[in-house]
Amino acid sequence: MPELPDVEVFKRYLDATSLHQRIGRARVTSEKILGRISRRNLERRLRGRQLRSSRRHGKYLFVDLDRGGWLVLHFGMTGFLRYFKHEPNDLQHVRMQLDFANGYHLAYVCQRLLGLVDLADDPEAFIKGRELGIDALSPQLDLESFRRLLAGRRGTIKSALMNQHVLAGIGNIYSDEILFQARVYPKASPRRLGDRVIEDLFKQRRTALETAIRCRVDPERFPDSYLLPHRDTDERCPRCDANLKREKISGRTCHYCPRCQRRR
DNA sequence: ACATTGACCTGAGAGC
DNA sequence: TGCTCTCAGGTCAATG
Repeated sequence: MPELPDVEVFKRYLDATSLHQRIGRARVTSEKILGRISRRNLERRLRGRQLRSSRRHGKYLFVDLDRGGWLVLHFGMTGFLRYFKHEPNDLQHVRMQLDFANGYHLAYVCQRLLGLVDLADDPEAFIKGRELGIDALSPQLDLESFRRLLAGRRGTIKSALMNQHVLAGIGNIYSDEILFQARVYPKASPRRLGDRVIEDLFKQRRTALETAIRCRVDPERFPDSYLLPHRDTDERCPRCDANLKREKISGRTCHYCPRCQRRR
């Protein structure tokens, strides 16, 4: 689930539900998701605090704690947040929970334990430490820098788009979507793409990510012209009706239209 | 230095 | 029913 658009939706959810309330208690229920910090330390550092604001960079969410420090959340393949008063019966795999003074709770849920919960002094330093690239929706990212980022890359355009050191936030689903919208063959070499194609990719990156956010990443709300609602259902291209192709590229299952996205 | 592969986890679904 | 196998939108360390 959690690529940039998903994490942006989580951010808005957290902002709408969980800011400016005192945390009565924090509970870590699986240590496997923790980064450098210990369970005891994290629970102690969260108790009595409030969440002031949040920031997203790529697939990471940073939450500002009053009296210092940032809670770092990454959602792996299966993570999400849930805010509730009474825990739903069907809610499994809660790995951390904040109990607010108002009687509500915020759960960090992560079935496959590939996510991360940590504490950082400063998001900028954290981003630097992980060597993350510029956020894929950053207003600072202009066409020229996008071109430069792709310029010297070997390998496929798909893996360049998914590389978090190049651009932060795009994963398997949205790299497929961007390539589909721009009609680019996923195994094309970034070095051989023409200026017009790079420009298309640059534009579609923004449009596709923003569209996904606007649709709250709900496949039912996506425009029918998008790949996402078709990739795991009818597997037909919404543009030309060809059967979509599935192929492992750089270790991930890629979906694309063999007719619209031809090798050039 | 860069790109690709396998390991890390758990659970759902397919096939037998 | 129950077993085994494969696969899943993440990253990182090890390998080529």
